[in-house]
Amino acid sequence: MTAPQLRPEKRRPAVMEDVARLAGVSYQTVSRVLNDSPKVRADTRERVLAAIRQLDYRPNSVARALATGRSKTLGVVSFDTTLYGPASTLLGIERAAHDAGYGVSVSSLHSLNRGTVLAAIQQLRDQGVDGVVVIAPLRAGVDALRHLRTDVAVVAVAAGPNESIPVASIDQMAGAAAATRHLLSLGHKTVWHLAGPNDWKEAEERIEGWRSVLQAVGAPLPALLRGDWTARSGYELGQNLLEIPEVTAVFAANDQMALGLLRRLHEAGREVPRDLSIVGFDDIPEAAYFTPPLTTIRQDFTDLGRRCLYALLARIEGEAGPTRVVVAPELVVRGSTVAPPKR
Amino acid sequence: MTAPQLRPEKRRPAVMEDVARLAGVSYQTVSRVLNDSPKVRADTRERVLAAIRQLDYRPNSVARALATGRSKTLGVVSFDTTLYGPASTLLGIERAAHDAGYGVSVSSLHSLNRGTVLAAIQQLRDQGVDGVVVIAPLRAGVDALRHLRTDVAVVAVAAGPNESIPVASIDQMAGAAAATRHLLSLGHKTVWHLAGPNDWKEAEERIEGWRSVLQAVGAPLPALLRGDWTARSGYELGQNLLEIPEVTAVFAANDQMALGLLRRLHEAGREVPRDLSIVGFDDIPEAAYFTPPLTTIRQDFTDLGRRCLYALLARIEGEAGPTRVVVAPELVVRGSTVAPPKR
DNA sequence: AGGCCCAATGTTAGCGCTCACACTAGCTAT
DNA sequence: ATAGCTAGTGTGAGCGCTAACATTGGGCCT
Repeated sequence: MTAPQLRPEKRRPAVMEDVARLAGVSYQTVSRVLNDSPKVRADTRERVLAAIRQLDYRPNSVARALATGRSKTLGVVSFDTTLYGPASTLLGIERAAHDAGYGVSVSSLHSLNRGTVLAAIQQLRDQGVDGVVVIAPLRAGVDALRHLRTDVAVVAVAAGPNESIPVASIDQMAGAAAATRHLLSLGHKTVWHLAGPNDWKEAEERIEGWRSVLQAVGAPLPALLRGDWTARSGYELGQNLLEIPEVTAVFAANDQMALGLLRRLHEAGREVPRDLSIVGFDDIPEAAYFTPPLTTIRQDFTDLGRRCLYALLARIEGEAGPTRVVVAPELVVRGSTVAPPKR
Repeated sequence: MTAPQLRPEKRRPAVMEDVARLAGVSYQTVSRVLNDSPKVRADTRERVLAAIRQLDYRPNSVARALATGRSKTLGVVSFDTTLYGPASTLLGIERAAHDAGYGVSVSSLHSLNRGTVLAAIQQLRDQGVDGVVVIAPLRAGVDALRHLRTDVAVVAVAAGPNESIPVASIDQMAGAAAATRHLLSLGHKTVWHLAGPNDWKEAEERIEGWRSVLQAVGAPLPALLRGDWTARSGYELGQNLLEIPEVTAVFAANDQMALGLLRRLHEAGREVPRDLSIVGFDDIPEAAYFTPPLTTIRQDFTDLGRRCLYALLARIEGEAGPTRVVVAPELVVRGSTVAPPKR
């Protein structure tokens, strides 16, 4: 009674049964072709593929997920994806996941604590993801993972070591050490540090890297100045530094704080790098265009995302996989660092 | 034979059948409770809820999606989520979606053209999403949507008008006009413009807003300087501006280009705002800490995300919903703009 | 008291796919 | 020739849920 469908794609989307009928096989054979089972004769496979093309058939991944228990989807729990670091990490993970044939569901937290992290993981799990990456730069986020008792595979990124799940991160200590060593090698007697907030794992590790280098070479260890990643805090702490005449080199825990500091110094008539050398951290795209261009530490988030994804996929497959992934950062020297002024 | 399960959550996750058995009802009744159907007696409902709690039962959304054809999941196609604008838009959409009870799958494009956009939409659709938001700031992305023939609901964001699908965006012309008017009102004779790349819709609209204001007041219309959003391009175009002594006011199409310009001017010994006033666009978090703090146009991405989501949800429900959502931006005056120098 | 209705529940049939197995040829080995 | 293989295919069942219909048992009308 119904007219023959001239444009099959306009009707109810084709299902396996339709393909099977057109190709003159059973739907199981279609399924075999789709999952490239070796047990299909070459010409049968061709016939099925032709039918698939003709009907513009696309497998229903929801049905497949229900039948197999695998959704080919990964979850990412993240926090403030407006910041350069988290945004880049998310992008890196997402790219790697797509390349591996996985879709990505994200869940951005307003605040990072045990409850929100666990709830987000649970929610993603309920949504059917095969595994979850948690971008947990705050200590609270890492702690939450300790109490994780779920059947879903989880890896953490940018978090401190954790005994129960794999962790991928960029080597913050190495980066901070490189920044500090760079300044010392230019001839500075010591290096001051604008730190990030103390509940951020990365802030603490940058402090540790900075401190360990100073201690190793026997340089005096100045009191650290505690900021909160914002340019504002760098600006305000700049005031403190201005009151200490012997400061010649500063390592800021991120580029934004370095920017705030730059501005404060400029307002006070102090010239960078002539009077003071500054190193940042992150290498945000703007850093090369600060006044002066900022020497900083570049992190390869693409690599981080990819490698953390491999760890997760291994877990999903039931293999052990790496438990600890560390990506090395890189010092980028620009115009904000020179030898200290002669006195 | 098997030991009684002391900790039910350690065993195979409970399904509706288990809950039904424990509550002494059929699984259909459990389903009714879950979908709060009114046709369940209060005490039955209580019994079911108790069983759900006791077994830590969580509905399997994949199975539900298969049965209903609805996955309560949305897709977002985006492009370079490392940029402040797209990242913020994505975050806004994601928050709004979660508040509405939807999960979000993202697909980040390497490049934006007809093929990639359509492929990404198709892929999300195959993944079972109920609707898709396309963040399509490039003209190529918008064009792709014109050829969209799919059964999935789609809205575009940050794109130009489109006859077939709803579009949400921030009113770029209004923002650019506000920036230009602000400079003129300070007494500048005219305003120069560092534009964004010409394949970006937003860049073109900002040009249009700038041009229309100049024309409306009869101010001379300077040749526009074409950049590419990067601080580098702002820096390079700064060279051109330096060669034109009569320039007193510049409207940069984004904050990064303004930053590059700031640096170039500073190198040349020109002081902002004394010699030259500058307005940016976006209000990135760093803008308040440039040297000097940047007058700019703030965009409310959270609002944008929410409203574009409502448009999408309406479409999914089969209602018409808004076809055009426009969010007004806001001028933020800081230290980079003052009256022109007396000559 | 008989019929009727409605509220509350149960039953049946899928959603579109994959898994485990059963079957049919056409071979080889004995 | 007969059993025994294997490559290729088909059949049944079921993943966990919802939608539509079927059933039950009061309460109310006349």
